[in-house]
Amino acid sequence: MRAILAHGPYNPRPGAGFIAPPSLDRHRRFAMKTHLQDLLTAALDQLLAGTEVTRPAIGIDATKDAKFGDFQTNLALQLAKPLGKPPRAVAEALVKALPASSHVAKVEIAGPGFINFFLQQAAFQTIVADVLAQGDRYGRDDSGTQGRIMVEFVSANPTGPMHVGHGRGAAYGDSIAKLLAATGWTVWREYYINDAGRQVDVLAVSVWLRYLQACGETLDVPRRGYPGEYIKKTAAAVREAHGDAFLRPAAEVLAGLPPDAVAADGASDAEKDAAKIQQERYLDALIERAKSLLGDGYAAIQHTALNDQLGVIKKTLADFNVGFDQWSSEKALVDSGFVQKALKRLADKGLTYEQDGALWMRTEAFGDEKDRVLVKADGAATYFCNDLAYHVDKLDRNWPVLMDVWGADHHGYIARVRAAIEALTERKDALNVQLIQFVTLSSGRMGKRSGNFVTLQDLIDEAGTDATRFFYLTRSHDQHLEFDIDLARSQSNDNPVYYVQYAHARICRVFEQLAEKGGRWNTADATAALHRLDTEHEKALLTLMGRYPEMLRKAAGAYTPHTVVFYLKDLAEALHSYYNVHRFLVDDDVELQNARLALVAATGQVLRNGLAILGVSAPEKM
RNA sequence: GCGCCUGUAGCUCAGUUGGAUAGAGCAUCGGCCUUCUAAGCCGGCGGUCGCAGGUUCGACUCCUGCCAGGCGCGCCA
Repeated sequence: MRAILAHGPYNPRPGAGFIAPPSLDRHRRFAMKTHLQDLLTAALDQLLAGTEVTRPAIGIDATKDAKFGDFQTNLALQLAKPLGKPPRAVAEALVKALPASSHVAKVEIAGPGFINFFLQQAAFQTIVADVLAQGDRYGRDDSGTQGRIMVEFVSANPTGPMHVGHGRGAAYGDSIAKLLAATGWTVWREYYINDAGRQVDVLAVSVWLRYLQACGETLDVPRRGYPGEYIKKTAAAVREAHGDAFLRPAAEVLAGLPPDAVAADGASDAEKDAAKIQQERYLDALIERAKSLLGDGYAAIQHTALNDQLGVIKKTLADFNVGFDQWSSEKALVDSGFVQKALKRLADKGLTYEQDGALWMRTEAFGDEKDRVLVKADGAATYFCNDLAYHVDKLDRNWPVLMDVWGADHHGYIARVRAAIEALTERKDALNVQLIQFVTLSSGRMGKRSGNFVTLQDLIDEAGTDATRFFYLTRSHDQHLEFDIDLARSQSNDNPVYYVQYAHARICRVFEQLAEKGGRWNTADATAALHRLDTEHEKALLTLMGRYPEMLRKAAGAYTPHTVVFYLKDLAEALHSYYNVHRFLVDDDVELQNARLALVAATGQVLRNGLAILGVSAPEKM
């Protein structure tokens, strides 16, 4: 469940599982932007006085190209129609009405009527002082004023190790949680352990049969069971803990069971389906047999198996630098009676009914395609039923916004969960689902039941956490990702993470060199020297650093950590270019050296801050 | 069949929520290390933004239709 599967290519967008991004207005905008807005507001008031035209929202954007200045506005284009004048004429009038400002070096009208602002370099130089003063907090909003949000992610089934698809959800979830926490949200991260239901029985039986094999019994593992090698390890763990206590003769285990059918090679689809059904029946019979033969021992095997699998998952996540505030157990939720309570709440509202021996919920009344089963005719709760209760539990714990990070194959599942939440809370927008698109491997298919897949652990061990995380986060999460395993494993210099890390390492090396030469540097002197930063390369760095806070908010608002990745690549590029053209350690001009050291120190800080959002380290040496 | 999504350089992907001449990495071609790490820098080549209409000052972006591909449509999880 919740798995990010990794089959064929697939690229749907979040669609229904998408709520409006949090408002950006409550955040402090880049100060220069505010300043320009003030200027334009004054100009507009003058221009529009005596007309019927109301003042439009003033949009100011960073320019795409330095030749267009630093900021641009399309106000004149928007006002051309209501004012009945050509855009360029409006622009000229606007510029004429602009109050004077010591920060603005030049204003130009360009193209169809854009107004471009060229700022004084001094306006940018102060960014360095800001960054150095704020350090790790630069760009962050730790106020928590956006609200409380719970992010549930990974939630991989404890029936096997995580594969590369889960890795994507883990990297995304961890990063979006960090991003939200850095932009004014109070964040709680949770992993939902699906330790109830039939799949856990399948796990127990799969382990038991491997255990029997290890004890010397001759019998095959079920075709629809979990076949992976990891099951053998778990079986060994059971044997370690319990010895031969669960040994039963193969003949006794298999006596009277239906056949574990297999479809012939050229079988039709119908024949294959029939075989599949028979295999499932066989598995069910085997589960019943295990329970009756083992008694309490069955639960012991299951318990050990679950712990073993969960332990593997926890180790992988720890290695992957992913942490949770809470691991919530589905079984515990059921055992506590909370699921029953949730069902009663639904029943009290008249939202459930019985039909064909099953208990249904009226999800269709809340926008779902059809009603859904909560309790099956055999008395077992559906996955949806327990999950519904879990979501109610989250809301009850005072987390009014719930983000769920799911694999894209869960698209059709969103409507019913949202329906359930709306039915119980009358809140339509509490659930924010982010669907993570499939991961395809450059070679081979994967899946737990095939027993043949690349685990996330393998990937981390070979490519490293930094490279793996960066690779995942380089693609937009709502875009299908082709994972080039060979590239990731090769640790070649092509890996984009090195480009960014290298920029940081280079900066650190400069300060090492400074120390080796017996040079000194301090923030006060450096800040006083900032007026010496006047080259194009320096301007580029200053501009980019100034955009960092805004970029973070944009990334958080769109739930796109990859925005941070692309920003960091740009920042690293600006640093590398600068590094190749100018020297920072200039002995014969201490003031210039101070200014440049301040600039690269600030750049290093922003690189660190950004990489921290991604959960990627910023090495001092490479 | 119905619903949702995707289509951008040879490959892998961005594209600031409608802005100016559509960008980056890889690949390929050519330059740059006696100087803070060449895991780097600078430049060249490379495009009918799937196709056709529409909306407007302006469209990769919004709307409609079509083509191609994917996912979902269980008393599975």
